[in-house]
Amino acid sequence: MPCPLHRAREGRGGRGRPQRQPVSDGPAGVARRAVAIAVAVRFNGALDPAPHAPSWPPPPAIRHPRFVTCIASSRALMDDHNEQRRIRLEKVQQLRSLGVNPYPYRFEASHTAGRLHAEGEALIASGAEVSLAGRLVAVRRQGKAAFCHVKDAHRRLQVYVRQDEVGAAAYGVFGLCDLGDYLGFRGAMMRTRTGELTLRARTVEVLAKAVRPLPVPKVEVKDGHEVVHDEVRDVEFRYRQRYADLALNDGVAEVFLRRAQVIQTLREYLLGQGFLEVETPILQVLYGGAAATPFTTHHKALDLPLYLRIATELYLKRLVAGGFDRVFEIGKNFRNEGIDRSHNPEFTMVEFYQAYADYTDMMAHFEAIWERCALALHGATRFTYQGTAIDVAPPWRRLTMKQAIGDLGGVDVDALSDEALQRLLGERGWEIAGGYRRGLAVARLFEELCEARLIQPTFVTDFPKESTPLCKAHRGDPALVERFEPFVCGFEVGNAYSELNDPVVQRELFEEQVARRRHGDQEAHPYDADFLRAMEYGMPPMGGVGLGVDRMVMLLTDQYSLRDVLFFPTMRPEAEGA
RNA sequence: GGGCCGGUAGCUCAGUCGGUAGAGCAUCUGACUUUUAAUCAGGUGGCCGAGGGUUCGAGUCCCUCCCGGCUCACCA
Repeated sequence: MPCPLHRAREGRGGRGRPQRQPVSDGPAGVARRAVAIAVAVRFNGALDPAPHAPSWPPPPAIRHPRFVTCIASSRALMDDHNEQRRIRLEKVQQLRSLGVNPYPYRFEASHTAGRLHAEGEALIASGAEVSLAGRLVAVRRQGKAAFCHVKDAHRRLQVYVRQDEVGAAAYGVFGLCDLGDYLGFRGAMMRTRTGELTLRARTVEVLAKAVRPLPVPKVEVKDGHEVVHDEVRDVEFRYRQRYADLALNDGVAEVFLRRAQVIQTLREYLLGQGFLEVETPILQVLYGGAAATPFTTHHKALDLPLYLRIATELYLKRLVAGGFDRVFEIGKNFRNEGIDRSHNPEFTMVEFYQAYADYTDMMAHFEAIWERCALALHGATRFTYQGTAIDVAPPWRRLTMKQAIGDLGGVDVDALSDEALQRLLGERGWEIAGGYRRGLAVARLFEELCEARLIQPTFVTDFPKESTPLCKAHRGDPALVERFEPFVCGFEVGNAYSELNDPVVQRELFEEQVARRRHGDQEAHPYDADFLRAMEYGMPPMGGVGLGVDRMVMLLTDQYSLRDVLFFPTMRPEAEGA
């Protein structure tokens, strides 16, 4: 079943500064000023999109004031006469005047920086020529020679460039290079006097000139470990300009590499268990599978209102009815809700469904996935999250919801009358959308009293039947359903059921949901007649799971906020450009 | 949406009691062919988030708004 949530944020971008006096007054000042002017003219002429842009009818959204602001600011970008950018644009022009293309087409790199580090000794011994492409992230110039660091795929390698080896012309070109530029080198590996593995360049070439200053932090190696100075920390900057954040902060890139590892581990596990990976519609005529407010959109040709899915559940179950006994989908869900450190409007969830299984089988899968992902990242089932030691080794603790409320909340639900329960909720200001029902009150009590206190991995089982319209009744208690939610570090990280497959009961539950909606529960489930039809043809018993991928990654990588495991968290547009 | 905190140079940050906007790094000029936060010397660079107000005078005080963070509410 459906599940978890997520969210994120960003940073603001600096804009350009007013134009200042071009160029310095050195001997070449005048000539350079002329070049600067030519550059400015060409640049503006080529890039200013405004006045002559084709005027196709803009989509309505573009008329939103915020978008107008964005367009205005992107024009400001073109008019930006920020000194550092201007100087770099001049350098682009200078390269061209030297016959150098600042944006050539390709470069053959024989090695990555990582491989050069790994094979350093052998390469030094053989004296073989190697080539490397990457981004300039540090330069120490000393007249006719320079040391620099080049980064590719988040690994740094020192490169030594000497005028007498690369030639005066190429050295001059190198002199026009700035931090952030992409360069290609050929040469042989060596070790410097201080012992650092270094590529001694025989050739240098520009692969792509950067025209905006990249705020590369300085890296000091002290007592064997790296100390980073002047690192860009502004979170708004980092979230909005993730491309820069990733290029600058290796720790950030590392988090996303780990995210990819988690998803790969997850996929391999499910494939290994015989699940088929499938894709189902994101654009849906009717949403369902979770209690949430959907995003709406519209198909023009069909003149059809559509929803972005809030869960994959209902389509995956249709596939099981179609004979695919084990299916899973890893994909984005969209929920039109608030944003905080554990919620983003779009988030990644994996759902999987297994015919002839129940929710206890799903617990085993759930534990296995978390265990394998923890092992993949940490080599152990233990890790720490924000200072707290967590161990995801199976089996996880199991608590029924009533036990949880009793043990963690100190409330004996069965001893409370409906009146007492309502009074308790009323005192705390905990309202039930769509009107009081005992089961919903119990579930609310659990959320308020227990969730945040479930630190070590725990399955909370046996929810009140009113908590969902898609789950099968508990085989031992008709007031309950066979549902569990796993909690880690106080976060709900999934949701699972013994799936309801009785079409008569399903119809009744849908009807109840419709009634609740009429009474004010905006998130009540819509009536899905097609899903019901699929069930009427016969749907095998099955267990189903929804697992929040972003939250799992966040916990396994010790990130405080979901935004830190999303490349581009949802944010308001920048008020001013960048 | 409420509360609290923040927005000053490309980056990281100072800025007292309301009195001419600062530092380090980056950038520019010069020196330097094994440096590594390279070093040395000299420069440039600010709509102090935006708009109003108070004041002789506002980065600083007041109001409104924008963007962000935390938190509460909402919400799986």
